[in-house]
Amino acid sequence: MLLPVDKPAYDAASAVVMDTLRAVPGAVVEVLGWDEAFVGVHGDDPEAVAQRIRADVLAATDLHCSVGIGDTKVRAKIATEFGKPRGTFRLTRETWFEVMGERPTKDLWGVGPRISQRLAALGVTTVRDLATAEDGLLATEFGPQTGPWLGDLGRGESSSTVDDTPWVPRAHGRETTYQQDLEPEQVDDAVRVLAAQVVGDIRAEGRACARVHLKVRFAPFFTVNRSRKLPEPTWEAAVIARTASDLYRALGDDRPVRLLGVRAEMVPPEGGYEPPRTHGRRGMP
DNA sequence: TCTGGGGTCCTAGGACCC
DNA sequence: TCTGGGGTCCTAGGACCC
Repeated sequence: MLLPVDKPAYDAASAVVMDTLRAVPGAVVEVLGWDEAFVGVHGDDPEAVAQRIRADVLAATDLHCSVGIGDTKVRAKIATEFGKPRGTFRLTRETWFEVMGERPTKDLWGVGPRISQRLAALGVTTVRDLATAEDGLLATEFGPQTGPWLGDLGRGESSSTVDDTPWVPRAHGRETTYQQDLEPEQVDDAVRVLAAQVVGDIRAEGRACARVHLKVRFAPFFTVNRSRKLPEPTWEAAVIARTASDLYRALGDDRPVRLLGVRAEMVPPEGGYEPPRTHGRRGMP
């Protein structure tokens, strides 16, 4: 049983937390999600700053948090895990291998089950193995960007620059898992519902839809994604719905549908997006 | 593991053009 | 006519995170 999420309440609580962080003297705040942020601070007593942050957040919201201190964003992020619950942990170049060296690569931020499995196939199972693996080997297996980035991850190396430029969303989507599988004839209607929700989201954003993505999970639990760039950007739910329906029909698969998703990739903002300063997922150095 | 929802980014292949 | 290389766009798919 899952409970519905009260998004407005979470948004409000998150805003209070972030404002509390921004009130820390000299702090630069890079928001990572509802409940997580990098706080960039210069100074010689990071533990004191961490203490203050936890006290201020508790006072403002009644919420406890943990703080990771690090000399890179990767180390700070991972340190947070060791700080939980309700504590502080410091992880630096000096202590990295002592703390992380013998741990599985899966414990790294950005290494999931799949990559850790592929690494294991190369004989790389621990963080130390990854740190000392040859770039060439990693690049061959994971590509010229991802390979070397993984090596850096193994060493805890990453940028330490905290960037408070507000995040500009790329897309908004809605998806639903149906309590009862849909028959093909029901898909058009369902897609219209999702398209209408998506248009509400992009209207709030003030940017039109340039590309439509359709996600279909069939009852046997396999999923396909299809997308199509529109001839011209649109605000019309009907255009988005029709495009999604076309993509569905083009699959030529009439098995029952468990999930449908419609996503609108938006026109880039005036001046385009920030030049990528990260590799990998959002917020990842 | 038994699977909800909202996101991002990377890689690779084919089409197309110069 | 044939061949080759490089760049860009589009799309599919994979992987990861909160």
